[in-house]
Amino acid sequence: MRVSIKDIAIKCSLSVSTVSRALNGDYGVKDRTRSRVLEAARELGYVPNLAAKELVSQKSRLIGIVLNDSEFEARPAFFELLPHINKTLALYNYRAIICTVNAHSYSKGELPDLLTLRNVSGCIILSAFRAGHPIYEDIKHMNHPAVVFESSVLTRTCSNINTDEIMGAYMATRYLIECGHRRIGFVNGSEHFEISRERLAGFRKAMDEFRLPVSDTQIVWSDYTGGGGKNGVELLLQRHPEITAVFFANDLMAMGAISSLAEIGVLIPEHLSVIGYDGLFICKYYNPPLATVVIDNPALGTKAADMLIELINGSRGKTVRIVPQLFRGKSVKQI
Amino acid sequence: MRVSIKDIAIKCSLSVSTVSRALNGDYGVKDRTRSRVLEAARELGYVPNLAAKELVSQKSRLIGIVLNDSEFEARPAFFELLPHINKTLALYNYRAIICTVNAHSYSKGELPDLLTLRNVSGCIILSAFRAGHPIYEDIKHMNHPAVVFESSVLTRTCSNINTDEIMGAYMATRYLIECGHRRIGFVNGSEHFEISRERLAGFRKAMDEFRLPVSDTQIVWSDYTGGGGKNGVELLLQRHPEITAVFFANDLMAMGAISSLAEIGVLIPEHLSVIGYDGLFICKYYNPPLATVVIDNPALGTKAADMLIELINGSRGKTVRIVPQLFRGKSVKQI
DNA sequence: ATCTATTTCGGGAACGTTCCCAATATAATT
DNA sequence: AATTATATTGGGAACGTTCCCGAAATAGAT
Repeated sequence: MRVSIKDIAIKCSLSVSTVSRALNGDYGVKDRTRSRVLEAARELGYVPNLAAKELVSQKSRLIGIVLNDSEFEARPAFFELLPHINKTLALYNYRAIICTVNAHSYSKGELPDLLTLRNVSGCIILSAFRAGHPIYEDIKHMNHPAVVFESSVLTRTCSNINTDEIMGAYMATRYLIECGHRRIGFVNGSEHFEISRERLAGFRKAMDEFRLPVSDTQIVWSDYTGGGGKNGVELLLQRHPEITAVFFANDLMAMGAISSLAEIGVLIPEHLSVIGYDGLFICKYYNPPLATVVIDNPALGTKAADMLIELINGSRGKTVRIVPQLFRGKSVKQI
Repeated sequence: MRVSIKDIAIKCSLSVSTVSRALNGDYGVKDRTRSRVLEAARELGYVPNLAAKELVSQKSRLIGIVLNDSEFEARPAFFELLPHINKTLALYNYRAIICTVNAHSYSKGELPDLLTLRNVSGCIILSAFRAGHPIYEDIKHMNHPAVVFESSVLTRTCSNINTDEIMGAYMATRYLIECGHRRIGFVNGSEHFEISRERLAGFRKAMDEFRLPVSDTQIVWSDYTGGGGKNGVELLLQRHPEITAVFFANDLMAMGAISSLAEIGVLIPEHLSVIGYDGLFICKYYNPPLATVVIDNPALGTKAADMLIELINGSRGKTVRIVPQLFRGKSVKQI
């Protein structure tokens, strides 16, 4: 059997209560006693029993990381967030557990039920769901503290975090303009996601700032997939053959477009300049290296974990936006 | 306060013991009683207290998913494994928690200590570490059951799972040969990883089968990174300008090579055929779509979880190899 | 030295389960 | 009907903590 607080008590000829207080740094135990206890704990190789702690304190120190189990392709970088989230939570003695839900089969109340079943004291919703998806209604009303990504849900017990999407899209568009492009197309993702509207706003902001007219036809709504990028750019070039640069709302669409354009002899960036969004690490090794808006995943992960701890400790929900960076790659031509 | 087994007992005018047995499907409770209990549990919205269960049973039903927190780039597809591992574990009422270690700062005993601290009853080591890394010594001797990826550690309480690497490399090489290539180079990953030796063996096997000579100079040892792919192919082409096809031991190196070759005007597949390994989903959208050996991540994840459950239930460690598939892409030319 | 205030410690209930063993109810046998 | 066998239930300890409250020890004041 593992060594318990009781074994330490016996070894030190103390009561269980005193040992508990000594171990937890509680007030009311003599310095000398405390060091004796700590020493004995170390010698015996004491490891606290988390189940017992949970049981008596009625709190679990367990955090649910919520993933949509089907749409991993949409955001490969989520994986990069995990170590940072986990490391930060560990600092506060929290453990991160994986919770998966399926966006399509989701039924009302599923998330709070899952969190209750898994006995977590808070959660971080990594995956984004379409605006109006029932999960957001659940998040708004459940009593588990939550931090959500890529959605502006904000309640007393729910914070949201994301890249500053408008700024990111603005930076991308502005970069194209600064490279001399004037006739610029935008292949957006699905209109059902919040980020799509924000990225569009950023695109418009940059175009407006440089007094470049934006017609509805130079904006194509797609779906954030590689195939969607292909279709999007085809439609765009059919409508506007005069376009010299395209901003894709994510890297995956940009890549899908580039690889299919190559087949019909359209070279990047010689014939068309392209910039993406997300900063997938693979962009550096794309052919050509893909210009993109880089999301700061380490910062996002660390901050999200911090925000959840704050919520658990009683703070009210808040909104945080992280500043993105530009990677220039080689897919944009100076003209 | 949450509803407990006691509340059900009161509602049904039964003892706590009987309710416990009814809920757990134990033998010795009348059908009528059991259904009354189940009904009451449903009505009251009973959710079992996992901490109490853990405490009394001395088992945690928690599984550690071990990740190397710095080398995520080496294996982006790990993220895809997570939902499958988690779903399978959930079937057996296990929860998956994230455990991160750092390959560089790792000190002996760190993993078993971490697993004890986190109170898990087994673990799945997702990340691969270099052969001889101290973590493998720990894995061999610790008493937590473990399933490791990409390493052949095998003990009574430790199973290993992986793609059939030799077959995968064989399939890739054979595909190049079948497309008419005879002078084929191989850019391998770091010699410190087991998979590198296996992929080399698969390469050799295919070459031998077709009686194609293999000199040491047509094999380059690199490091599985994009930059390493670039350096590797440069060295290779310098030594053997007559080479018409290159097999890279992973997709990342293949991509790094392709994007840098493009800068000096080498076109894929017109001037050089390329095939990778891993089956990153992004291969489909690479320019050109990258031929590769596709690892069956869903199968790997599901099977790994199954294997861990078996170990926990007392089975001895075993070795499992999953069959990979070929994706032909458009980076290999028929000659 | 005595009394009071303060610090330090110990006893024991409680958290929500499981599981062993005893008690009771029911069925089977004579 | 009495006895025995079996099926079903209940009582209560145990798991390892925390925390309240009272007891003991020490320090401070007179």
